[in-house]
Parts: sequence; C-alpha cells; structure tokens
Amino acid sequence: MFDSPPGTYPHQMQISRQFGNTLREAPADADTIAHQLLVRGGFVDQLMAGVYSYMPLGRRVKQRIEQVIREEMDHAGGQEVLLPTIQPVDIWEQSGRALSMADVLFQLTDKRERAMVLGPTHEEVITKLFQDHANSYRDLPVTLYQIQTKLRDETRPRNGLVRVREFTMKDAYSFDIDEEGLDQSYDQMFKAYERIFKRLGIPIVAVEADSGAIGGKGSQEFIFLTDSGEDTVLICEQCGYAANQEKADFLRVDAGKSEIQSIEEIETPNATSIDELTDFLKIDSNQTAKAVLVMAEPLDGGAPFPVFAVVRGDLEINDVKLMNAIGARSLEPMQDTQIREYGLVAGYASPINLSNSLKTIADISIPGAINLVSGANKPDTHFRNTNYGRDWTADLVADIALAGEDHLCAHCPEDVESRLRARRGIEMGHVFRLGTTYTNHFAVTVLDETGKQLTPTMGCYGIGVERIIAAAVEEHHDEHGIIWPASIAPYDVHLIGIGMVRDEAVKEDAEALYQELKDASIDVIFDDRDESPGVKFNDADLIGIPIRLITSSRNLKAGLIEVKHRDSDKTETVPRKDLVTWLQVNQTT
RNA sequence: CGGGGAGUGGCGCAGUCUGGUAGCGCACCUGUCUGGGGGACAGGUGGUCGUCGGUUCAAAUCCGGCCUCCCCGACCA
Repeated sequence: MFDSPPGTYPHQMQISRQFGNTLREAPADADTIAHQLLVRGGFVDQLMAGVYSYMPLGRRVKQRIEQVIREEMDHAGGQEVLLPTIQPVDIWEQSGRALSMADVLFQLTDKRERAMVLGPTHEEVITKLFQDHANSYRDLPVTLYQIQTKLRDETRPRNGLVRVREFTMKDAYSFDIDEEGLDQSYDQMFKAYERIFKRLGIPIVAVEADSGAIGGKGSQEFIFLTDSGEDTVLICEQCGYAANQEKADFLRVDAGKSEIQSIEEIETPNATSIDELTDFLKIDSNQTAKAVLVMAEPLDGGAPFPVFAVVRGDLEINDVKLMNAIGARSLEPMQDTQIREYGLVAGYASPINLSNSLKTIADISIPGAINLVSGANKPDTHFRNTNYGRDWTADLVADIALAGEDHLCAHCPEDVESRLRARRGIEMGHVFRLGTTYTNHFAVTVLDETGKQLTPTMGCYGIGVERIIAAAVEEHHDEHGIIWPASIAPYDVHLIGIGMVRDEAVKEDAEALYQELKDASIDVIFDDRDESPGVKFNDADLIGIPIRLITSSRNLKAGLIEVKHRDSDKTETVPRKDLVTWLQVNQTT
C-alpha cells in the first residue's frame, strides 16, 4: 500500500450531465426560504410529508456536513459505529420508552409476528451493545457515535427539512464510571459542538433545556435563532442566561403586600376567564388565582388521573414543567363531564374544599400571593381574599409557570433588574447528561478496580443533519439564491464558459481549465451548457458555490480569468496561468 | 386529533360560480438567429383534471365518500 497513489479523486460535474435542473419558481407548498431555494436549486425533492430525496447537489452538501461532524467527533475521541434501524420492541419496553415515545414510534411486525420498531433514536441499542462488549472500568470512558437515518412518526411534519419523519442524525453516546467522568465527556462534546457549528457557519446559542422523554438530569440545546423556528427560547442579555421556554425559570414579581383579609364570596356573573374577571372587578390579573384542570397520563402507563393546577392569574401554565412535577407523560384538558364528575364548576373552579381525588399543585407564585380572587366552585361566584395556607394547601408546590418576554431574570444579581427576551429558534443539537437511566434499565455493570460492580453513567449528544442544511441556507442566502459556507458547499468552484459555441478557443480553454482544476484536486462544477450568460449566472447564484470562475473570448485574449466570490459583489481577475495556484492559496476550506 | 386552505403535464397558474373541443407561462424536444444577468422567432412532446361513486344526452365543472399535500393549533430526544 505504500506505493499506491492516494486514490482520491476530486469531485467534478458538468452541468449538462447533472441530474436535475433548476426551477424558476418554487412549489407552492414550500414555505420557508430555505425550502424554496433547496427545491429550486435541485438539491432536494419531496416524496411525501416529511420525507425527502436528496439529489446529487443536496447529497453532496449533506455529505460534507457529515464529514465535518465526523472529523470533530473523531477529534474529540469518539468512535464511529453503525447501528440497526430496525429494532425489537422488547428493548423499548425494557427502557419504558415504548410508552413514553409511543406517539412517534413507527411499529411493525415481521412474518412471525415479532413486534419491531424503526429506530427513532438509539439509546436502547447502544446500551445493549455496550453491555455485550464492556466488562471493566478499564474499558471506560468511551464515546460511540453514529451518523444515521432515524425515523419518527411525527404528528405533523412541517417547515421543509426542519420537522421531518425520516432524517439523519449524528448521535453520540458516552459511558463513564462516575459523575465526574460524565462531566468531562459532556464538556468535551459540548466543545466539539461549538467547533462543529463554527465550521458549518451556523450561529447558535446554547440554552438550558428540558430532557423530555429521553430522561436524564440536565441538558442543553444548540439553537439556531430564526423567526421561522418552532421553539421559543428566553435569553437574558445581562447575564447570558438562556433557556428553552419549556425549561426557563424566572423571578415572580411580588404583587404588592397588604394585610391578610377575611375571605368573602362575591357575585361574578359571566366571568369565567381571567380577562372577564379582572374587567368585572377592575383588578390586576396578579390579584387572581388561575385554575387549570387537566387529566394526566402517568409515566408508568397507568390510568389518567385528574390534576388541579393553580398559577397566579397573570401567569400561564408551562405544560412541560407541570408534567415533570407530577410525573406525567402527557396532559389532556379535562372534559366538561369529568369536571362535573369531580364536583367542579367550569370557569369557577376553586382550590378550596377540593375532592381528595384530585392531585393539587400550586405554582411557587401562589404561596406568597395574598388576598387572591379565586373560584368559589359555584356558578357566577368567586371568593375574594383567598390565601394559600389559610384557606387551602396543595399536594405540591413547584415551578409550573411559563416564562415569557419581559419576565425578570432569575439568574442576575438581586440588585440588577434584567428582563428576559423571547426569541424563536430551531433546535440543531442537544446534549444530555443521561446518568444511569438506561444502564439501570438494562442492568449494565462493569467491574471497578476492586472487583465490585458499578453502573456506568451515560451522556448522549445529537445533531440533526438536515436541519443544518436548512439553517445554513436560511442564514446564508440573498435574493438570488444560496450562498454556501465554503465548508459545506457542494463544490469549491463553479466554472462558467461564456460563448463556447461561438468561439471554439473559449471552449477548448474552458475544458482545459476544467481538467486542470480536477488535476489540482479542486472540486469543480462546470457549466458547459449552450445557455446564455444570464441563465448561467442566475443558476450559479441560485446553487451558491463559493467561487465562480468565468472564461470568455474577452478574458482569453487578455490571458485572464474572472473570479467572483458568491458572497461579494466584486469581481477580480487573475492571470490564467496562475489560477490554480491562486485558488490553492485562497481556498478557505 | 381540532380549525383553515389546496389538489388541472416536471414547476407556477387560469378554467369550476353559470356542465358542452382541457388552456397559459416556465421547463423539455427540433431548427434558425442571438450571445456578459433567466433573449427572439417558428414548429413540437407531454395531462384518465387526486381517487371512487352518483346526477346528466354530456362532468375538470354539480352531489357524496375517500386519499393526499400545505398552514395554525395540539403534539414533538
């Protein structure tokens, strides 16, 4: 092998031979800019809702993104593996996620009626793999990763490549002997992520996140901020605190202090909402208690149970926080018949004298708030001056309120008043400290130095590849088309010959140049078509290759090549004979 | 799953209300001209009008069922 040539060929393509052509108009159902440009440029094609084919250009971009991720994973000590997409349902039952992820699991059976799932992610598989092949603390720490297709039966695919049912994810899984090791692995991955997104040209903000169905304690999301995003994040510009809205905490503003007064019943006709109530009584919403009635499905798959949740009237319930607080995997609004069944009056539900069959939970804004107006559990009637502790108590007091724009940051020093800003964003990556959730479920142990069994602790770290494509286009485009970052562009240079039919010399020179570029291992796409300059320029703008080279009669006579960077309006000329060297020096990938 | 919108050549659309020869632009094919920002002319290819059923002499068009796609919400490591 020592005397064999490197064996790598540059990637090259003549546009006349490239499969797929550009569209002047995007399909009507392409909604976001990224989706429109990717379809118009001939990068992707939709097969059905949330399922896309990648055409040659799109596949190249995807592959280059994967390569950047792969390099950084390897650099961070990761080892790449390939895991099955089709998995026995048993391991999902063992982890409990056959239930908690039931909504997104594609399920199927084989000829022998064996139940299987198409992997929406691979914690179960990797944990079993680890179990079979790691025996000793000496095998740890280890980080395994995969870049593979995952399948999720999303209820509503949307937003082009952002929420799809079949997608590629890089998932890495770390195994450590203890918390300290996990922290190190986690930190290493976090840093790798920062490098990855930097190289990919995607600006991200790392935010604290809810761990969701995957479990674990503590996770962060890498969010690409964009108005078309479907997540909301809250950011404190003072201290840098940033969190997904599902997770974000905030300081409750005191609603003002006064003497505790005695409770009284008041008539409040047709005041079933906080708005109607505050209008009618001419008070602020923070003087009221809001009751939210839901049926909660428990994590263990048992029967749904009724929940009576209370927040101060100026706040909203955060469903995720509520579910975490009560150990639920989903919430449904309580039906009218159920409300009556539990002896409640819709619109006037009261936390006072509640049936024991309801689980009650109060937001932390409630105990400190005094003399609140709350329902009296009688039609058209409220109580004035209800006070937590005196008139009622909850089974649980917890942070269950939704943080929003202008709420006070809970992480700034007390004397600093800084308000949270709400921004929309797309989750590009997510890193989790899983802990021993999965190793416990699968009874995974290794021996420590003393020969005792220990349960390894895990982390997992995902990146959505297609989302990166969408974000890259969203971030890097103009009115003419895509402007790929050099690190992920499908080609390095886009060679255009102008007037090649008219002038044989130009044609010969363009073809020679194409060959020289290939010989220099520069990835080149050559527009060899008999099209007018306008068509070629517009297509070049649309597909967004970083560097455009133009040869023509005029340039040929002068011994020059025009060089234009896609991200700039300026054109420069380089002597024809120096071109390849010039490119090699100026290449930024 | 709830609400809204839409299915007519590869893409964008008109035609549907008021039933009667399926049409336009882009793309594609052939030819001529043109040649530095989606050029011009001429001639072409391609569509069981999502699908199944009904009404009618006659259905893209009217009626009913179903399917699919998009948007908002619910949902979503």
